[in-house]
Amino acid sequence: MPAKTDRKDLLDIGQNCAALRTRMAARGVTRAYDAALRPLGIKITQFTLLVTAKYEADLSIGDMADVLAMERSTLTRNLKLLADMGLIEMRKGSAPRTKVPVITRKGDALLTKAIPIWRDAQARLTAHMGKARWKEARTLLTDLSLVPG
Amino acid sequence: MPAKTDRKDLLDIGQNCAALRTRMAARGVTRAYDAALRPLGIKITQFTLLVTAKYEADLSIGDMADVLAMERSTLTRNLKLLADMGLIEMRKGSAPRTKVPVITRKGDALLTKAIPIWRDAQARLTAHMGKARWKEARTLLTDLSLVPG
DNA sequence: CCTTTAAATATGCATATACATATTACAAGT
DNA sequence: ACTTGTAATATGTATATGCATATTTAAAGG
Repeated sequence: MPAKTDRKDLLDIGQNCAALRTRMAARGVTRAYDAALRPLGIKITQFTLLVTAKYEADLSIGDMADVLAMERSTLTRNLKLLADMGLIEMRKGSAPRTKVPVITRKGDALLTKAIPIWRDAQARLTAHMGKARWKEARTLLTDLSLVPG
Repeated sequence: MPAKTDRKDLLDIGQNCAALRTRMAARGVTRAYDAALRPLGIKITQFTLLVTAKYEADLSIGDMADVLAMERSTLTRNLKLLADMGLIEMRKGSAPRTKVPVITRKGDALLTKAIPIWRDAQARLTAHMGKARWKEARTLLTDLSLVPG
């Protein structure tokens, strides 16, 4: 008989699809952190880019994209927004042809204000999950981000 | 002394930020499923909407948005794309003012082709994670999607 | 030095996402 | 029936994301 769509399949997908479940989690978590940061005028994605730029010196766009499991072109545009806001500056990297985001004084000042807010949001999340379960989730999320494509 | 940004904080954020980690996972997993479905011309997000529409009859946009932990306005637009492709039809729901997505014959035919592809992608992911760990991840992801905002 | 080539980044196009606000559609009250 | 209020959906604006392709930049080879 032909492979017609079965209700059991549909239920299986709705309950178990890794992409659906992971994206649902990302939506929920992102909304929580974005709401917390809204008074500062940045989103959690931008916050993490600022943090990465400040933590790692001479990290090119391409290498940063690898670290963040993000497409280079996506990162290029996201960094451009931060540059337009004056929070980072794009400089030439030491490796040939590379560009490197460098946090500005304005970006640094914003980061100083943002970190306590991030800490609160993160604390609320770990309280919601339970510390041990969040730790386990962290490990599993890392594995999920490395799924072969 | 003033609360200057500390390298320890930056490291903490890069390694533990739930939003960063969850979004990284969503990016990686989404890329894998999108790549698998590309020959059919749909993305994993659209696939899950088709499945939901087929599984639940008379589910309004608003209720569907709740089920998927998605903003109503986001869902409205995503459904419009599917309607433009002829994969669903928007009909009046039984509840006042509601609209309900209904899968078309064309959408159903596509779904029949897409389900085996989904199954393969899902199998590759569970193989990568390990069955038991994926099961645990599933539970934790559900909790993450319900984090209070 | 000049040309070629390859690596790195940028751009065109498209979907996904969310908040704020506008519109629409219907129920309830008069 | 008419008006009004409210619930549901749609729209304006903005960021995030990725693939395919174009552009740029500098190393390598002549």
